[in-house]
Amino acid sequence: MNGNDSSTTRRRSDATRGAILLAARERFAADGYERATIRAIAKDAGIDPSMVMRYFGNKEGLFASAVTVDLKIPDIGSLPRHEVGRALVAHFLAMWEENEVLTALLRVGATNQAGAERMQGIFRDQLLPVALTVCPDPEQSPARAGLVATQLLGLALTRYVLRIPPAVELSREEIVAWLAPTLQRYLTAPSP
Amino acid sequence: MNGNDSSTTRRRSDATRGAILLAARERFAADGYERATIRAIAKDAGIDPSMVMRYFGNKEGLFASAVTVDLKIPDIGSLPRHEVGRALVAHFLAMWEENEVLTALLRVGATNQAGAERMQGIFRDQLLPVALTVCPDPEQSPARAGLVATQLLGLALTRYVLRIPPAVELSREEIVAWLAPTLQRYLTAPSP
DNA sequence: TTCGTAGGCCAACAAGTGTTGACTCATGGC
DNA sequence: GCCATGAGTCAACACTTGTTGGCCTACGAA
Repeated sequence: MNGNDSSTTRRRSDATRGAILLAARERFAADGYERATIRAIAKDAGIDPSMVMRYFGNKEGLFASAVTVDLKIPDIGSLPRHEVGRALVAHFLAMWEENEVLTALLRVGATNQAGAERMQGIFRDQLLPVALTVCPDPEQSPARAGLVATQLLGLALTRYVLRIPPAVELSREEIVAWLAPTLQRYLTAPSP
Repeated sequence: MNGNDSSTTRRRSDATRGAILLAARERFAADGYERATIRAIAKDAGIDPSMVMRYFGNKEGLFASAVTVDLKIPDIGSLPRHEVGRALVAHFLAMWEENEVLTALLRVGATNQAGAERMQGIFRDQLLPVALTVCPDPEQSPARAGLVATQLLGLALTRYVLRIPPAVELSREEIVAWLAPTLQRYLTAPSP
């Protein structure tokens, strides 16, 4: 239980721990919370289901440890203001395609209360601040950030979860070209 | 087994059948496919779980019978073309708030293959035709309809499923005002 | 070499799932 | 009034789930 030297010493268990987290992310992303069983995750990781409990306490703890999201939104403040929409779509698209955690969170959030709350937290802590620095009137920032969320999450939903064919077949460039003006308007245009 | 006079004769069982379907829709909408158990649905309907099997065969059959969506999109062709975006948002918003089936389908579609396919079918059979009559170039209709779907489903997701606060607090009028130009552009503006 | 301990497996539990078949009760046409 | 038939209940099945506790094993410090 001595974790004081965790940064230098590499315990043998760290490898399995990592394998469990990796398998958990894949399963949550592919199946959602309920159908991602601990037994299936353990089998993917090549260990016994009871190991999962030893390391993460219970299934909720596993989810909490496996699904942590850092959107890594770049410093929008340094961009010319009219480029913000384009930068945001491009960044989200890249994040989403390299990182299955986002799909996992979206799938889980749709049927699981804890997942939905996690998503609300990410919105509040990571997307809202962007709107606060970009929007002309800070009072309107939450509503504008909410609008941005509807478009970005809707893209992710139709493309990566529901897989509606035309949304899947659009190229990255096309998506950026179509959505950038939408986000730009939601963030900076005067209220309609 | 004589169903030839089903339109005139009202069998006694029709009441329970209806109660089961109603309860099923509520449960699917609130919990998604896995957590909406047949036992819970039966209890809500005030009957025995085995009745559900008798009437609908199995859980899949129940879902198929309970969740059928008719978007009832009005005749868009008769509108002035620049009003299409506004009409579409307003109609979807109304449909979504009066009909829990849509939320059920969205929740289920996020974690269930059959649910996702159902949603693809609705897109293909009910939304795509609108784009085909409205878009200038029919070749581009699928992509444009897909873009419309990203925005409309994203709104539903953030507002009715994830319940991200600013998306919940927007009034219907604000949503229409903000989203109408987006849909209008996706449907009729020249490709960017 | 010894031995405490961390890492791991096995078998089982209790609860909950979809699903089935036998049984009871009412009801309406003859 | 009789009785076939539809409506409904009950108890159980086979299985899966998260979770637990006991046991074995290998390693690294003493």
